Amino acid sequence: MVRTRFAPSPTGFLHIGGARTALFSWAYAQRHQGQFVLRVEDTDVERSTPEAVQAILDGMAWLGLNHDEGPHYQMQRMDIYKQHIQKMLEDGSAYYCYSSKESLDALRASQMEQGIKPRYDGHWRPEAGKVLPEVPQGVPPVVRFKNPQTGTVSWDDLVKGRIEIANAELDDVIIARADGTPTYNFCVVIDDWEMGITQVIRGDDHVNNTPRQINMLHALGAEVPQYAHLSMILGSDGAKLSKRHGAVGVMQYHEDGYLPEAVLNYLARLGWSHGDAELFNIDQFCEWFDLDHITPSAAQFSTEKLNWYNAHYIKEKSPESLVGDLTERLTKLGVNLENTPVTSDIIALYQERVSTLNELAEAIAFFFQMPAIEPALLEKHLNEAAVPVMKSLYAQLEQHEAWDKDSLNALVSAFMKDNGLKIPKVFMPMRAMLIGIMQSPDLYAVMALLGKAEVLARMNLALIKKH
RNA sequence: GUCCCCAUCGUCUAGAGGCCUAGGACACCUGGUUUUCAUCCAGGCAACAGGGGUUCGACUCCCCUUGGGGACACCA
Repeated sequence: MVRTRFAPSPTGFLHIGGARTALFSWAYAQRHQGQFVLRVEDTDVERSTPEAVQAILDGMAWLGLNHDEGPHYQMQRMDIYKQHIQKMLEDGSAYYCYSSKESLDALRASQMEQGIKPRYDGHWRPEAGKVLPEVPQGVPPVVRFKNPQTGTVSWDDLVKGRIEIANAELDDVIIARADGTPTYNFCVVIDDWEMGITQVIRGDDHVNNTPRQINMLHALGAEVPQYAHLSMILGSDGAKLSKRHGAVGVMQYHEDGYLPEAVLNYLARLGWSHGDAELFNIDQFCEWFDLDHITPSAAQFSTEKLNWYNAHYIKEKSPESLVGDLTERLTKLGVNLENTPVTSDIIALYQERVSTLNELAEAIAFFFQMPAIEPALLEKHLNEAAVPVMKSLYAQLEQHEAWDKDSLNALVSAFMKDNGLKIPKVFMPMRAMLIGIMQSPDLYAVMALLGKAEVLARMNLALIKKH
């Protein structure tokens, strides 16, 4: 049974890289009829917050990445870790180290200065025939894993291929702090083992932790899972994404008017491919997904392409299904919808013209409230020549009973013909008066949806201002 | 500094020795459709980092160089 997991640490929101890791992990489980486990790695008490846990849960729920098991919280599994540490202490695969943090820092600094890789010097590491220093009084020790010193650790990474690292490169990692709490590298090992994880799909930044983890698994007599290390996502400028540089939570995409299906499709194509396929839904993705077609190199995030996906999925939506969302967004924009509700007809008129739902909300706002019209714009299009024409058209519209697109078309067309007017002479001033923007969908449809009273009122307002 | 990883159009990528005069997508440009804009349609621009090998043949395999990234915490 395939079991994958997503193991975020709740120190911030679920960012785009984390979301992709979760997506791939989740999809792998789906593809193989396996299970997807969610595990919250909250052992860093200083930085973990319940808000962050919630943000991660929200983000995953929004994307529809549902877990089959969990969330497990590492802080609630302390007893398990401590038992294992005790056992390792007893069988000699771990030992107490009394070196102070200060002396360790000093050691690291001097090693860096000498140009060698900083690592623990094995001061307290027990060895056959070695006499350990005298245990200092009142110093609570940390526990270190006794890593093998010779040979190499290797594994066949599912995305990067074979990776080998010499044990000589590894030092004895701390698995329990002085206060007795276990550290990340140890918890991961125990959890992946005890939770029966078969494929560990995680970020690139863990490649260097993998050999230590494999060594610990061996010491524990546990089976080693398969590993797949995903390369990271870079900002659109090629630089690393960080809090102060472009990294935002996935929920921010919701805020900004992106559809989860667009984010999902985009993320799926970032570093993974299925021939020339660009547009596919989540079910299709789960059917196709495999680890063989993941690019081992880092990928740059592109808002342009995300926008393209989003525009596509917005077009695909039924207008009805967008009514609720747009109502919320318009309300947030401060648009009063009490008198005129958002309708699917209005949405339909604009949904293929935007790339985000926020743009859609902004675009249709003029249906519900009088837009602010640039005086200069009105001046330009409702000029000396246009005023009498519009007054005359106003009179005709006032008499017009039917107020649908086709009859308006018939009326205005006849009006233009009778007066020998070219289309722009009528349309441009109308746009200026009604919406204050010179580009719009079919003007007759706009007029029909605006309603007779509103059209006349706006024309009137503009014409009065004129004189 | 040490170790690990990576390297095809501006960007995301296809490519598992001959199918490659290197394909698709985004962006960009041109044309068409359109009352305007957008959509849509048609077309175009644009890449195998460099140098050595291996081979009849290399984008594909090996080595080096260069460039980029990551890891080196009592963080995860």
